[in-house]
Amino acid sequence: MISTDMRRNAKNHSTMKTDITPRQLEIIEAAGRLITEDGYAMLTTKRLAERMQFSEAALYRHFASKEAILVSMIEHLTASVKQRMEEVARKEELPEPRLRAMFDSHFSYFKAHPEYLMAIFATNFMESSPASDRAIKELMEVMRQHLRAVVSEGQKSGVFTKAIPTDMLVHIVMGTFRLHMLQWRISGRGFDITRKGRSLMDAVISLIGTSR
Amino acid sequence: MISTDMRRNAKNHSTMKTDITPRQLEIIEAAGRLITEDGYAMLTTKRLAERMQFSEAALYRHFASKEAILVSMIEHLTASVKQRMEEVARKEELPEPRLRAMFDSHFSYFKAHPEYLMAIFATNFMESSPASDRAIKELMEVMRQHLRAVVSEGQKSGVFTKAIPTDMLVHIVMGTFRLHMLQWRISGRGFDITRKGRSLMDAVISLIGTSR
DNA sequence: ACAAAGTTAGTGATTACTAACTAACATTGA
DNA sequence: TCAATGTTAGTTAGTAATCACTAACTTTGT
Repeated sequence: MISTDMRRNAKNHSTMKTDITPRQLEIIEAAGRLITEDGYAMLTTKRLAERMQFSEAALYRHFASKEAILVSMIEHLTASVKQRMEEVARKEELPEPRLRAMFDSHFSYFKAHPEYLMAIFATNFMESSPASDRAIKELMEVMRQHLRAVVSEGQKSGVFTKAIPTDMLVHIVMGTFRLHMLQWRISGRGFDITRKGRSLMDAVISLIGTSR
Repeated sequence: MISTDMRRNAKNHSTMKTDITPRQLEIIEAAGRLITEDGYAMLTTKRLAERMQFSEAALYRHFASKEAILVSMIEHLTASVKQRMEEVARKEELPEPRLRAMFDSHFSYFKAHPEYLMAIFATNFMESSPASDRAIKELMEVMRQHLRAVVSEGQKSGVFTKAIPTDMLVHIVMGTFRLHMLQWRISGRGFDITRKGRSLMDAVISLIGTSR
């Protein structure tokens, strides 16, 4: 299956394989759940197979390696980010409400799929694995690009300050978002990510805004 | 040695063991270097012993376990943060220059000791190890408290905005700092952390400032 | 004399992964 | 129509390699 099922996603210009069988998706989700529950070090093929209620060897009917599972997982998240951010861009015209909607989308997505949370704090588990390394960098870059587009537009239209370079504003917004996600994870998802997240992003937006 | 050398640090009110033999410090540094070079997964007792130019068993003359090495390492960094932040507080009276000096201190420290960089992005390797988990939380908390003190003072004296709660300002500043460190790490320390860091923190400070 | 700091040679446990086999289902061609 | 053939997705029973760690012994410095 692995060799015959390696078709490319037609709409994707790059070499990324976005296609995934339903069974592969199940495995990815189970893997993500194991990581967020017990940490990356506790993601072993044995435990993952147990979760899937099949043998370890069955894992290798669906993925070439453990690393491939992780890469596939990150790419799946990246695809979701792309899709959701494009949808938001279609629905919200103005920079400020669009920025809010972008983060709202992230909050509700991770609330529904906490198994992908760890991908945000990766860069630590990528270790000695160039493939997942690349996948994670790609994910960060995609998020950054979408953020940059809104911020830049907001600066042009005068709702965000021009006194600070676009990339720095993006950095500040992204850093705030990431720390928020980290604290949600550390707290064991012990607070409402959307409520707290909204007021936090409101604060950032008011800081970089010109109207105040 | 391990049992006889477990004296407490007199000036430390908590139960933290800050004392460390010179040889233990060497081991901690070597471990940190291995992690920042090749990732946490590549920190094995075998490789660490190789780096130290002695046998694996020799490691256990200095530490009770691999976990103890990590905990010791994080506690060492925490002690450094405390000491440096107190020194900065002594030297710089006003909130704004003190905030700048705090980050300058971090930048030059990590430039000189990149082996401790990974401790900032931990929370991923703490996994299934309650002791290092606690140590990392303590480190984050110490940094947060020192930041909070300056920001709060700045708000009182009117140089930082009162329109946003202290903790949110702290969050934004800390998030920006952490992302900066992460990008420095990802880039393979490929840029001047101080130069870029200063202009970044200048941007944040101008945003949360009232003078404009 | 003696403790601190090293050595060698192992331990059992766990790791990701593989070989060989099979039941169920799908496709094909006379 | 239906047997031949192939594919998919599972199984059991391993593999070599690596992991953190230990027991017993030796060297070294004061």
